[in-house]
Amino acid sequence: MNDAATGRLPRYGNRPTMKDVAARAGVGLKTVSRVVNGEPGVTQDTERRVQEAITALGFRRNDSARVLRKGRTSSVGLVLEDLADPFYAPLNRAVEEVARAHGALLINGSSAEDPERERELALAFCARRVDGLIVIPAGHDHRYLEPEIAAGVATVFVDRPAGGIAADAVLSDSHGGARAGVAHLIAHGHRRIGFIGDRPRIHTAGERLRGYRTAMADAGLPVSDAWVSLGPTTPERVRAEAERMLTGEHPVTAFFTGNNRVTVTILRVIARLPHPVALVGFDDLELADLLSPGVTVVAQDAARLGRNAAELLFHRLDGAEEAPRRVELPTRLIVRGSGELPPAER
Amino acid sequence: MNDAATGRLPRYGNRPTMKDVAARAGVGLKTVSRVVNGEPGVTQDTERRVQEAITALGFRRNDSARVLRKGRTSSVGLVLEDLADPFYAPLNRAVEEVARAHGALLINGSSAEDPERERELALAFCARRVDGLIVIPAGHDHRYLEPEIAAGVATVFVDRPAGGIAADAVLSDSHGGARAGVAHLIAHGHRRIGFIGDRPRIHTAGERLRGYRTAMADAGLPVSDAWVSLGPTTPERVRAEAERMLTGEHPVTAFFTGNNRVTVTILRVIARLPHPVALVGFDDLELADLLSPGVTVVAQDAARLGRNAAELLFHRLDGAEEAPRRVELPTRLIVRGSGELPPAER
DNA sequence: TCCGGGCTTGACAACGTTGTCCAGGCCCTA
DNA sequence: TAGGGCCTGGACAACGTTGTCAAGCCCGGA
Repeated sequence: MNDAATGRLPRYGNRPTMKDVAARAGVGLKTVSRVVNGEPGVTQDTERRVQEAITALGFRRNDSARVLRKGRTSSVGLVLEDLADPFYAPLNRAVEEVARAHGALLINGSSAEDPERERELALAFCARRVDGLIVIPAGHDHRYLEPEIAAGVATVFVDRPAGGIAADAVLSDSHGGARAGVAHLIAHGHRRIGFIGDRPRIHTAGERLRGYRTAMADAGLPVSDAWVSLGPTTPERVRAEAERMLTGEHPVTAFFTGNNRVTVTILRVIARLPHPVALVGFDDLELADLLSPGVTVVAQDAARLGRNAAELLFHRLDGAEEAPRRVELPTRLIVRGSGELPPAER
Repeated sequence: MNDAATGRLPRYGNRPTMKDVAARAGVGLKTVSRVVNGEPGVTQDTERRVQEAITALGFRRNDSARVLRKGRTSSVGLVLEDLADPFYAPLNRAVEEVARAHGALLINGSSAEDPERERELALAFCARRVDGLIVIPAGHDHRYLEPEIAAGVATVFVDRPAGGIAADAVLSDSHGGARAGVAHLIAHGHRRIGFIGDRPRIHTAGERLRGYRTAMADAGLPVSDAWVSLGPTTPERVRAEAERMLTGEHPVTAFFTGNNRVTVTILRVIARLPHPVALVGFDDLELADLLSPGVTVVAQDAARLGRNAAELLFHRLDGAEEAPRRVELPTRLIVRGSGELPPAER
């Protein structure tokens, strides 16, 4: 009927605009804008008429137009590795809560550990003109973000540092955490410890391996190449590597696993063995305390990572111009038993 | 320098526009637009000059302006309960993948089970002019979406149906799943079975309770009010209710839990008891197979829920105008042992 | 040589909103 | 009663992009 009256085509998705509301309420365009935005300078009576027109037409402000005019979107983008990974989910949620507290909307997406996809996502967010960007890097070269950062897009990296540019980063102490976890195994008598981690190009994977080597060196223990394996965290690969390390001339008596996905797979491998094998894993797991023995882990506080990163981001958005900051959060060794199994005699 | 040249104020966040690119490349505005969008009708030489200007200025198209002009945003919104809930995470991810396959960006947000927040989020997405909306309802009244739907925002509800409006919905068979799970307990000799679920205003909580009652009635078993508890899924409440049901004159010998969070808490309660208590839970858990006994669950395929909902959404966006559809996906009883414990004699 | 057609290019309006600025009406005071 | 100030309301431009349309160019054929 509105369309018939105006003679416009009933284009699908055609929505009433402030102009339509103004016409119906018999007021000017700017008055509608004032009412919609709760600005002062409108009498109660006028406001009521406008509100009625808004309800009658089902008007909703078009934020694209608003953004275009105002220049700020009140939104931030988050590029992470996998929305569904139980480690990143709390991080995501924490970022969301901080954004909400600052009146900003969060847009997020999964890079699936693919640098090209990370880039696409980050740039798509920039095209939407997010005010800020939080990135869990999949790639090592972030120079593609330079024009964006120069143009004023605040950017914070989490979990892994940026490559090729100076930027804020909020990280966990992967090296120290892994070192403590491996030291725990050594303290319980283990001498041949296997390390299974993520692909070597992932920063945290390298740092955790470095922590493993440091702990072994601290104890004066040799490390055989056969005990170290970095690569994709697919169950198939992890299982095969574990089984390889458990056989042969110098089988390992304990595992240190580089992240939650590896830990889960190793738990399944261990469960089927006739003899117990010790394990300490990086990242906590939901039911780790209920297994027997409980799984000893090096826990990161994912929510805190996200919260810190988001707060740093909004700090920057508030105008802080200091040099890029690098925050490193401590990890926590949670001892539950699986690291205390004595090495089986062989 | 650009600012000095144009005399404009160096507003923070000022970005080059197509106009700037055009000026630098010595071409018209529309030609830049053509290059940026890969439209035909530009000579190689011109294209090269434009590309150079784009790179030199660090230009990136402003999608807000584009959306304003084109009317479609190529984005969809997803309102869910909690980004960090392990049940919803795969659903989220599945929606993301389908959206990506259709060239759309996903915006999501957590309602935290608060109807008001659900409404705020959904309407914020609409203000951003998402093409479509996928909602996991927190509230029961979705009439607030009527103007949006009338204006052409395709809308699909997942996990729980809409209230007050006719709309597409993709659900799990909560009633049938709970019935099968409880029947499994009954088949193993249990007669006094406790049901602990989520708040009664949540649709799935009610359906699962109904399934419990159906299974009990099928077997001709009475249900005491003391064995049924719906409410918040906080560990404190769940623990208290469980302990109450385990004591008194007619203690339960098994639990059926209404969702993954309740199951986790009950597992912790059970683990400390001197005698075994049987359990079947709704929703699968990551390490359920590694506990002893393994946790028997009624599993939903969360990823499939999300995938189906998203595909239905894009089907609508492609112009399908049929009557609202209600899809109900089957659940699967995964028997792992915890449901087969015989009732302790008392 | 002239004309028609195809190709490349650019001028201009429009998308829906908000900021600026001005006009008109009211009330208050001298 | 006139003048001044305040309050309300509206006209208009601008944000950065894309669709429309027409102009200019070059080429081949008559």
